[in-house]
Amino acid sequence: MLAQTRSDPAASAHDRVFRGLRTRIMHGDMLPGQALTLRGIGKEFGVSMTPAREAVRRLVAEGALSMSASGRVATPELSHDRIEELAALRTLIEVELASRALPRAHMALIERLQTINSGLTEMIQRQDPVGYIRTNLEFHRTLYLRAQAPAMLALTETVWLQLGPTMRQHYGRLKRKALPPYHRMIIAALRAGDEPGLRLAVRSDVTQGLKMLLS
Amino acid sequence: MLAQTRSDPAASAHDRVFRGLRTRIMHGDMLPGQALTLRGIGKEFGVSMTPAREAVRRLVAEGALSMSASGRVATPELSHDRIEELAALRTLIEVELASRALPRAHMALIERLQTINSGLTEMIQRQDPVGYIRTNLEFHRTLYLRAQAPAMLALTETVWLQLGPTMRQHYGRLKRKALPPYHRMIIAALRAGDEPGLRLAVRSDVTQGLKMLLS
DNA sequence: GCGCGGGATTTGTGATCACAGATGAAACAT
DNA sequence: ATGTTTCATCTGTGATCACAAATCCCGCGC
Repeated sequence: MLAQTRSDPAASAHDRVFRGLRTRIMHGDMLPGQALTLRGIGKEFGVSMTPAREAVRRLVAEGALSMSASGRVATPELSHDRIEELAALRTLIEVELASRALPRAHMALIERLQTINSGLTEMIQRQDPVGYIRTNLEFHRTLYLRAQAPAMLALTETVWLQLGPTMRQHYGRLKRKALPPYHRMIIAALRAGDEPGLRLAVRSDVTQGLKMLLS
Repeated sequence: MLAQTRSDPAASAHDRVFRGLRTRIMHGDMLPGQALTLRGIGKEFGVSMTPAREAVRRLVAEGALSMSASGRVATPELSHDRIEELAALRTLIEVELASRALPRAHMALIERLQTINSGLTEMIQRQDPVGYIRTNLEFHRTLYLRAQAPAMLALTETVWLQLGPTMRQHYGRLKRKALPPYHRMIIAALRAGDEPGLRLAVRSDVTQGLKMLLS
């Protein structure tokens, strides 16, 4: 077993490959335009072409990978318009998810969010873009899980997935010094039970990330 | 070629299968819980198991089909909560799409919508649930295409897809007599350039459909 | 009549293979 | 030196096969 990414070893081959690639793409392990081959993926995960192909198909279906007319597979290079649209979708759905999570947010959740947020500071100090993206998504996912809306969360993750390589490209090159301010604002709004404030904070957080991507 | 559904014959085998199944599911050709087998699909489309499996994987990834632990595939049976969540997603995204389409909606579009809408009346008279669902989706898609937001439209279609079998089940049994009123309201709001009215009309249209599904 | 084994059959999984088209690099001509 | 052609190689596609697990069905026992 060449690349067993500490996940369920009982899972089927194509599922291991799928999850492995998906995590890598969403967390920004790959740059936009990076090419992949079925045989290469198969060798990396110790499987044949068949499960590699199935995993790639699923990822293409989710927009995590793009496929040329000849069947060549690569991480997508997004246009400006597409980035804006995906950010608008993030705003739309994530504001709703946060709003639904608010009445269910108790102290333990808020403390967990603060812990994750301090982990984010560490990633900035380490200048670790992949760790930063992963921890940032963990912050959002932890909050949204409380919304008890699996279909919405799944759709949001689809959008994150599509933005993964692009986010990596931009977070990789600019040297961040400070934590984005809106996470604190989200936590404060949760603590205060302030729904309009929470909606605004989430919207601002996503928008600020978008501006960074378009700069 | 056993089932060439008048689509691009140059497309690859798995794509033909994928599109064929996807259309059938979205338009309500199948009831919830209906089982499928890879060999059966392959025979129906005149291909081997390999492209059938790839098509199924894509559809499972989109939530159009559900897969048991043993790999068995069937159309999903949605819980009440899931239906409500999907309807909320429809509202969120479709209101946004309609709003974005509004400034671009000219007379030709409005006339096309009216033509589609009268086709809908015909489907009701014929008591043709599949035709009704297909035409209804065509109405919405025609409007949303104007929004120039492909990622949003794609996500909306994913939601339609998940609701397809459930919609069929309910539209199949209750005998509709009249056209739902909100399509006319959508057209009127488009004509008047009334954005708040359009948002309300789309929201009402989706909500009314939801109530029908939960009754 | 009803529940329960047990074997035949169905079904999904993943590896392998032949094939066609795309890709890329080297050799040639200008 | 540059552009073009040609050929070896790479890559995705789809069919087939062996295998294991799940499912189904028939008959037995109660």
